[in-house]
This record gives sequence, structure tokens and C-alpha cells, in this order.
Amino acid sequence: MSNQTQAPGAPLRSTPPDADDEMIRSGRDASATQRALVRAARRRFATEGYRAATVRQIAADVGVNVALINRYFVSKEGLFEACMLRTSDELDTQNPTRASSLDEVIERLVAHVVNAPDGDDPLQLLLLLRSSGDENADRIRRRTLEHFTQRLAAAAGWKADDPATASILLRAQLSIATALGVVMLRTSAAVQPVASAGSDELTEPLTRVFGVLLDDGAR
Amino acid sequence: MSNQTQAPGAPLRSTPPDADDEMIRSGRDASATQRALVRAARRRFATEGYRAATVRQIAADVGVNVALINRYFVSKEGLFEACMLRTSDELDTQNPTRASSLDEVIERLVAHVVNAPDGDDPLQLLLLLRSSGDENADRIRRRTLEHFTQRLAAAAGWKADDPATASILLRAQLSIATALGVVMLRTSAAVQPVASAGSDELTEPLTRVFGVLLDDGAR
DNA sequence: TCGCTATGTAAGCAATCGCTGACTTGAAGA
DNA sequence: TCTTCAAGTCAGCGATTGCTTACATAGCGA
Repeated sequence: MSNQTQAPGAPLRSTPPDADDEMIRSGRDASATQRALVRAARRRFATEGYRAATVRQIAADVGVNVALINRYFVSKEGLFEACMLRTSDELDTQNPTRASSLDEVIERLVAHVVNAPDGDDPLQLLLLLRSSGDENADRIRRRTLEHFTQRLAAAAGWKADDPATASILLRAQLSIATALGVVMLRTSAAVQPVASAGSDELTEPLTRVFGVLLDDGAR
Repeated sequence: MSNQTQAPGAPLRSTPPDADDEMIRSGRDASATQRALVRAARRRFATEGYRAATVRQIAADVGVNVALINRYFVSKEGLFEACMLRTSDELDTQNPTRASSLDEVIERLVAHVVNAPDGDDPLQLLLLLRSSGDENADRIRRRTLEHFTQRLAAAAGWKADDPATASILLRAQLSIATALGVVMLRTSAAVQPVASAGSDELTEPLTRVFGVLLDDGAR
């Protein structure tokens, strides 16, 4: 009888363990291996949490030896930090700028939530919730969330000298919290009926919620 | 140099490690010890996650030997299951019945979110998000969330033969997801400004969000 | 073809995990 | 006072964790 009941489980989703972003990993390509490791690690961290995800499993997902993780990222925390940085970058480039209209911002936020549990977007959002316990990686995580908050607030009509700035910042962050909560219930918790709800069912109420927080809230 | 960077840390919050619900643990009281263990475990599980929380630390919080956990709860999973059951019970008895008005229900939900990070209410909500990987405990968790959803939907004007039942159920669950997301950001992630926001700042936007989801949504 | 360097592997160490069995202690009943 | 049993402790086990060291090999320039 084993004393460790949580099974590491098979590779996540349908992606073969040795597939990189574009082609089959042929080995002997350091940067491709690093990208594949970050990709696999982000899935494991986002779905299972920092502590439960093991470096051996992540390396196995990629089809590579465990020691490479320490060679390329120094430590497990270093790998988590790399995941956070990549997520931060991608969220920054993917999402609307200050020039966008509020409707487009809301539409984009809804899309992030709805496109779950497949795709990488929700996983990125989910990763923002996971704490590694490492001070450095967690500071990046916190800063990414706060930066995301400011961009959302700016897109919602934020002005630096507006006396209602604090209120708008708070409402933007409540929107993000809502998105994170829904993604969490849809992917990790797998709670019905929200886990199996389709885009047509989720879009309308989520749009209204974000509208109340970001549009009406600006007054 | 250690290879385990995550420090277990000191006992959480200001509660002395050997304090039970009412009096100082005098030992030789099995049921009191069990309650104290569940109490400490729920804090650790909710704040650090299932995997990161260790039975040794939980036992140390109570001031008791680790072996008692296995004696009373068979395994770590058994302890987690006990936490889930107690949380499920308390949520059931604490929250409004079907006879309550919608305003009261919303007010209660807002109170759950606002009273963070102190108090046990948010911790109970947070625990609902944590997966142990154990099938039994996770089934209890899922069922508790779905039961909570139905109660909230019923309080929002749910009728069994209403053609909009599915929509109301979904909106109730989105409300819960929102509450969980905000609690998560306030306690675990400690993201500003929502982490340090006061009751007066949170009550109004949250009430409006829940109102949109539960009141307007019923049509 | 030789040799050097980057890329990856194999094996194992120290620490920590959950858990177990044998032991000690306290208190109530006869 | 003596017996008895529940309540709690102690020491250590097997497994797993992150990580390190020593070694193997592919690819490229000379």
C-alpha cells in the first residue's frame, strides 16, 4: 500500500510529450528545449499548483532529463519565475492598449474566460493565482496582476488626476478577480454547470458584470 | 544550502498554537483535540494549498504529536475531508434559507468576501477552491459548491419549472466564482489595492455585481 | 580526421514527506 | 491501591522531493 495517494497522472491534454510550439523536438536545440520546458511547466503549475507539480514530471512531459531544468533555470523556482515572466509578457502584448475602446477591452476579457479549459489563455490567468512561496517569483506575480489592473483601468477611462482613480483601479481589479474565479471554477474545480457552460451562455452575463464594474463604475 | 526554499513559517495569524475554540487545550480530550486539528488544518489548507500544507506543521499548530492525525483521521486526505465536511456544514447553517429576501442574500455574500483576511468565513470559501487530488474529498468539495449554487439560486427566485432555471443557476455560480476570486486575491495573492480595500470600498461595487447577476438576471 | 564545446544523460545524495508500530502517561472504576 | 484503557508520544520506515556531480554524445571549425 502506498503512502502517497496523489497520482502524478498522464501527460496533460492531447499534446504529445515531445511536441514544441512548431515542430518535433529534435534535441540539441537549447532554446527550443527551454521553451518546451516553460510550456509544460506552465500547464503543470497552473493546473496542479506549484508544490504539487514536480520537476521530474515536467521534464517527462517534454521528454528530457530532469537535470536540464536545473541547468537552464537553476532551480524549480527559477522555472516558475520564467513561466511568470513569459505569461506577463504575453498578457502585455496580447491585450488591448490604452487606445482601445472599453467595449473591445471587455470583449477581450470575456474571451479570456470563455476559452476554457482548452487553450493557453485561461492557463495564463490561472497561473497568476498560484503562489510558489518564493519571494522573487511571487513579487513578479503580484506586479503582473497590478500592472494588468492598471492597463484595464486605463482602458476603462482612467485619468491620472481623476479623483475617482482609486475607485476605478479597485473596480478593474474586481473584474480581474471575477475572471480568475470563473476560470478557476471552470478548469480546476470542474464545477457544474459553469464548467461545461458554452460561450453563448457565459458571454452575456460576464459582459454585463464587467460593464457594471468598468463602465457604470467610471460614472 | 538547503534545496527546499519554501519555509514552513511561523503559526498563522495571532492565534496561539494550543488554543481551541473556547479554552486552552488541557489535553486528554479527544474531541476537542480533533476539533482543534480540523481548525488548524483548514487554515493551512486554505492559505497554503493541500500539498504545501504538512501534517507535521498542522500538528505543531495545535501543539500535539503528528501521529494523532493518522489516529483520528486515518490519513492526510481524511483530515482534508473532515475540513470539507465541516466547512460544508457551517456554510449550510450560516447562510440564508429559501425564505430570505434577495437583498439579504446578497448582503450576506458580500459580508463573506469583505471580512477578509481575518476571520474564518473567507478561509472556508477559499478551501472550496483547493483540490486535494483525492477523489472522495474532491467530490465533497464539488458537491458543496453545487449545493451552495442551488441555495443561492433558490434565494434569488428560482422556481423548479421556470424555463430560465438553467440561466439562474449559472448566474448564481458566477456570483460564487466572483466571490471566490476576490477572496483569493485578497488573502492568498495579497494584490493591491483590493487586498487592503476596506468594507466601505468593496460593499458598493460587489453589491451591484451580485445584483446584476442575481436580480436583473432573473428578469 | 581531430578536438573542443554545447547539449543532454545517468546515478545518487540529503532532506522531507506521510505514515506506522511500540511505548508512555493520565484518569476513571472496582 | 490496583487494574484498565483511552489519549498521546517517540523513533523510525519507505517513498518522493529538488538538486548535484560525473559522464556520454552530437555537431562544428580547423
